[in-house]
Amino acid sequence: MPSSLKAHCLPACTDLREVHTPRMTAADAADVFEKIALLLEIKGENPFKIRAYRTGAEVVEGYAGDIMRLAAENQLGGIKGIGEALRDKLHEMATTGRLGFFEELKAEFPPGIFELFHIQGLGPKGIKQLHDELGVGSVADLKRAIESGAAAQLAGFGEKKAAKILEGIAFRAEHVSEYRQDQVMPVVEAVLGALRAHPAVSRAEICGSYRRGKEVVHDLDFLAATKKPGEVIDAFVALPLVETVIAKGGTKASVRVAHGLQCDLRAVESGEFPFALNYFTGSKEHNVALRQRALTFGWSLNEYALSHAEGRKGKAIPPVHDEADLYRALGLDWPDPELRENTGEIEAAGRGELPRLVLLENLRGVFHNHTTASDGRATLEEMAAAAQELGLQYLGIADHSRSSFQANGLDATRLKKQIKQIRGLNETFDDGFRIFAGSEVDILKDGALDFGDEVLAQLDYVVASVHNLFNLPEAEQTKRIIKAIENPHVTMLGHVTGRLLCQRPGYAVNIADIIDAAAETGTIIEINASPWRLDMDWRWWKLAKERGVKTSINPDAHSVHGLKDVVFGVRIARKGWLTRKDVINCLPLGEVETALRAKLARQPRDGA
DNA sequence: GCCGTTTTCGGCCCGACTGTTTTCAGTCG
Repeated sequence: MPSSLKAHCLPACTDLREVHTPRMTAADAADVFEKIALLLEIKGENPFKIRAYRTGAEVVEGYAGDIMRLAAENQLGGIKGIGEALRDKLHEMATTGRLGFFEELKAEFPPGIFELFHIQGLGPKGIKQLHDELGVGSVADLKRAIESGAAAQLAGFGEKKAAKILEGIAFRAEHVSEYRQDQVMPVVEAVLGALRAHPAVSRAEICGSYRRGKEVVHDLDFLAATKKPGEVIDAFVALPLVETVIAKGGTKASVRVAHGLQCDLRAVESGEFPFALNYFTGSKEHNVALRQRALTFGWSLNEYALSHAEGRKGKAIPPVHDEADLYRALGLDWPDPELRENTGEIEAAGRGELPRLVLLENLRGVFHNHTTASDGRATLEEMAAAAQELGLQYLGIADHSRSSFQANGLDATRLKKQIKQIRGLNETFDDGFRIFAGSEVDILKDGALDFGDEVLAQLDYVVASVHNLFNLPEAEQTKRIIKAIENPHVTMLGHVTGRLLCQRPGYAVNIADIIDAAAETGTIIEINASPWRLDMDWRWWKLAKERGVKTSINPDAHSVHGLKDVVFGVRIARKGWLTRKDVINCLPLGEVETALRAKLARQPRDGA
């Protein structure tokens, strides 16, 4: 099936998309609207005007179609959220590649002002106050203002608030050189595409933590096999997306692209390629273990070759043409790059017991998606059409529940109406496609759920998530979540820690206890595939799998494009050693319903 | 700035927590 899913899996939102084309893309335009909203906030503009820009950004970003082409041709009309003013601004951006209004607005503030919005605990009012009264225009300024004690003197500021902001700065500093997968994926595709198209390149690959499927990366490591390294290096540093060249030699170069992302290229001879690919893919720990293993054969392994170790009698070295040959020579099956963290994969490879990791094309459907009924950008019908277009057999809707006011959460009445709408829509699909009616139910402070059992019982499945009270002590937060898990109607647990990568740590929670509770109750734990979350983290999945916990790779889509975020979730599942058997949305339509009901089915019946 | 319409302007998403206050503003979801 979804070969179409694979083909469509370009990321939906990418801060680095400008690398593809010098013209403004929809993502660029959305970014401009978002930045306008931020600056208007500082200026204390009408909050509804600010919201209009923000809504405009979401609409542009989530639009199913080439909105920039429509804008260029003056064909934008009847799009909800895009009125006259935004339509004109989109037209200007689409035709000129810039927006005068934004340029002028931006000129009123120092360029570093945007960073300040990434600091937890600091909002537009605080930024305005700091800017106006202390001239703070960057994170560095902010740090100085707090450390000198000046910030705490401002009206409405105090020691505690200053300390909290300082914590926010520290967290941000620690993660500022990290990039999410959705940010770097377009760069990887652009650079690999260019390298592979180069006539002197026979093979090219991405290595490093990106190839290993890490949730964030610090830089990108490319490798090319060529007989003319100089030519390839020259072509690499001359790529249009390159902003600055950090270093350039005969066989390697380092450059920076948009947002300071560093990209390294190493050019090797074809015969060295498998060794270099293996070496630069890592991890360091995996490499150390491999080299130790090579030594037991009397061989030495480095980034260029497998050779006889000095002073050792070794067996003859078999020919190595690719990575699989290298592992075979060492008596190992080829481990998928995601597994190479030296957490048991070498032993498993030696025993021939490596898992057959789940693939994107194994997915048959997706749960946990939002529509315009709560905070999604697409209607139920549009989401269903998009899922069918991707070749999926089913789509699970799970809009927010009423306590998530900010997300326009549904109350019981609206939810019941939506269930009815879904049942009606299901009657209209002639190819057996199915929408499952669900809800992303808020877990309340005491672990109770936002809907009563009689409402939950009408749903096909329930995702329970924490959306508030992030600061509860770990024990209390854990207890709260476990209580929700113990509700027989809760099919799966949403984003376990609530983290936002590079921006905010998750809330304090005992994940091992939660895994235990999920195992005992038969509750699924989602892999939230949003590139911002990738939660539950891959480091926990081996344990969860051992305990028999299943997952659902959930895009948490808020638009039709968001459905494709499953590509990121699959990478995390693979990194957690999961196979298609561990992932319920790999089940065909005929079987997934049983899986959704499995937990309820094991509950003792009244009077039984 | 958008929407809906009573075609000309009023309404637009709510609640809780935190820290600073002493009755509330800012931030977050």
